[in-house]
Amino acid sequence: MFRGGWGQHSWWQGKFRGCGYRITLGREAILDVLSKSDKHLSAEDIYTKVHSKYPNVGLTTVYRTLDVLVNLGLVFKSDFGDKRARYELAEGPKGAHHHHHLICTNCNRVIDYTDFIDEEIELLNRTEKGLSKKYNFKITNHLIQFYGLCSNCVGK
Amino acid sequence: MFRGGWGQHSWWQGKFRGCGYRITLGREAILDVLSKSDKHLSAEDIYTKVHSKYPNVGLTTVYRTLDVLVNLGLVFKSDFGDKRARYELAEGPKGAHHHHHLICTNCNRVIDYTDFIDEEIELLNRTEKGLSKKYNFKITNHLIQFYGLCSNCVGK
DNA sequence: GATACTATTGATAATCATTTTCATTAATAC
DNA sequence: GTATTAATGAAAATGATTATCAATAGTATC
Repeated sequence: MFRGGWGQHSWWQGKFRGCGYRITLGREAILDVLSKSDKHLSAEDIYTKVHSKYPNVGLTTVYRTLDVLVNLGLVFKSDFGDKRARYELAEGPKGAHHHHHLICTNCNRVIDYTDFIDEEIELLNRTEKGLSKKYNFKITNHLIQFYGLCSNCVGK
Repeated sequence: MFRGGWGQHSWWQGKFRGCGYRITLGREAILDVLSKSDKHLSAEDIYTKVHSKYPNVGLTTVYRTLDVLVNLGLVFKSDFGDKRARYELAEGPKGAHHHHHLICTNCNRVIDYTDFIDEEIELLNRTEKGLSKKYNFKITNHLIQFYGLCSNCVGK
């Protein structure tokens, strides 16, 4: 079978195979779209991009693959207040670049910020440790979002 | 018109009237349910409780009222990963008691915690200030959630 | 209290992202 | 190559939330 231009051993394939998942054309295409975008894509966004190049990859497969990717921890799924879920790569070939979100409640614009992250992460780690112990919770992830009005909407 | 047992001038009515909203039986009943629960109720939960006492209050009204309450800032709307939105009073007669959430990704159990809150809030305030300036954003709200496995699910 | 004005309401239908179903196809181990 | 079984697409189903619209009920004014 023809393999696009991704090379036989992309960074994610190890983790993928290790968990018993098969490598398929559709999955490669979906991961390719995700890794080439720095936006927060909806399932439909991804479907449109993938489908234009590989018309035999359906929307269902996009949803299913995203689900697998989220479970593997390769992709983050977020909710920004419009109805659709948004997906973004958790870690790329270059490793994770962690960020948090700033969301406009009027126009739904989303800004990624990495400022202040270090301080935040440090506090989060401490908090996580405390919460884990007190509530006997195994914490695997966190979410921090700020809501408000962006520069375009604040004057309205 | 008969007014349940709520008294003519509940704590929220001022804010409500001030914004030009009318006081209706349905709205009183919905606010009563919210203020008597410390859980994270779905629209359907609230509908069930209200409807059992006032059968002529419909689900549509519950959604509409919750929408108003969220816009007024009287109620917080959150998403814990199951499909339905959850609602909880932002401030009660006794004033706000701010908390954050700890969510089990397996069984969707939600724990409110208030520990560590002070430290978190302080950092958040600093971060908010910095972000506001840098991105010219008027921040009105924030969300912090930790995800993981609760004590029941961690062994599974 | 009666009247006029308009917000609010309930029942129903519509919306729309996401899931299920199920027969077919294709990746992998041998 | 063959067998095994995961993965797939098309279409239908799901289910929370919204829109529609005629009927009802708060509120201000007299």
